[in-house]
Amino acid sequence: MDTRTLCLGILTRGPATGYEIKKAVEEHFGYFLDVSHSSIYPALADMSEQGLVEYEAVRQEGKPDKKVYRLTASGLEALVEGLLRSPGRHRVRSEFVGLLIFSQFLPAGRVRDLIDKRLAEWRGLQDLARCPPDTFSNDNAGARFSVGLCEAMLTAGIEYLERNRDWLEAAVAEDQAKQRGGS
Amino acid sequence: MDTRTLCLGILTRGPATGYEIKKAVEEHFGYFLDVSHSSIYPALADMSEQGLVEYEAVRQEGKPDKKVYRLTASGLEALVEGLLRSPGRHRVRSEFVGLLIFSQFLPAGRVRDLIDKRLAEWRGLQDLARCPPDTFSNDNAGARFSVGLCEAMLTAGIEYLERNRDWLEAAVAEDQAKQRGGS
DNA sequence: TAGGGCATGTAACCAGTTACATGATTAC
DNA sequence: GTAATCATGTAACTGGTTACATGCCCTA
Repeated sequence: MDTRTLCLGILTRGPATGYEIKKAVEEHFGYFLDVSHSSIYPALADMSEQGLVEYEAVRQEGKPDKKVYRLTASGLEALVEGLLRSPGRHRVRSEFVGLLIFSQFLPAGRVRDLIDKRLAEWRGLQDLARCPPDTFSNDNAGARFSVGLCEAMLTAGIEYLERNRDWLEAAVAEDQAKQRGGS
Repeated sequence: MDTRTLCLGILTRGPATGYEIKKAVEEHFGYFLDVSHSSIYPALADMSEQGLVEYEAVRQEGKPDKKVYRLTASGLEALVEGLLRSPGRHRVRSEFVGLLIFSQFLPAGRVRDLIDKRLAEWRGLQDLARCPPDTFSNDNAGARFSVGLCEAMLTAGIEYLERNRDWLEAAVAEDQAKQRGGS
């Protein structure tokens, strides 16, 4: 889902700054979606020129002006168009798994570290999913459904890692011992 | 995981053509990794020039020469370097979930289609994971572990979709009825 | 006869990532 | 002191995606 459509979608909740849009996406759907701040600001600026969003600049001390964006009628149209264009793909790209597959070429202990890090990240995301903090999920069935999907898949992943890491780490250690002994 | 490292990794199994490398990745780890043929061929050509891989051209009738690539010693080093460089991230980017979140703006029936398509794709991937066809998984603990992780997460996702799609579709239909009625 | 599998390549484009740039405030 | 939060922006890079290009053989 491209940055523009995602921004427009988030703005259907109500006015928000670029910063807030990014936070909203991270907090609610961080496992599935992502917007980096360096793509969000240009996207909002472009869409503002095109009349898809409007903003009100709010003075702040010591900080840049805060630009509170709001969806326009043509912005809503653009959102619908953007959604229609999207084929609805779902892709996982995992260096984590890539590394595991070739774990025999990794230094000792790396597998443990990788799994620890992955568990920590996934548990964090799981916690976010478990306490839906605000209005967004309350009145939005799609958002609730998505958060549930996130939790289900994360839980399965976490449990799998917890239950199976021991034999993996043992097997890798054994392989590496063999390689050292055999060479 | 970048194309080059992935190719080198697959070649540790034994010689293969670009076409076979792509297939191997798709069949075993398609849920987690991806290589498009238009990035694999240039990558192999580059690495061949750099001495990371060697190939033997095999004549074929009616088809382009088949180039059977083999890992060299420096290719193995490059693989290890590549693996060390990788931070082991795991990212999901899902237009599917993006669309569900904003399902209220989707035409009627689109949610059902999206979920059907997603289920079909995930079930296909699940089947692949369930019958590990060849040697790669047999002697490679990391590969077996990864395939198991894939199956666990896919199963959770599939079950969630099956169990919860009804209330989502009902809620979306209701929302849309309200919008039509209220406008 | 249409589609899929085999088999390799090139070229343009573009979206997202990384890094650069600033700066006050608050909490540990 | 140092990191995090708030808050916005620019610019270069670069890797992957899409589309173009070819062509035989087999199956439904």
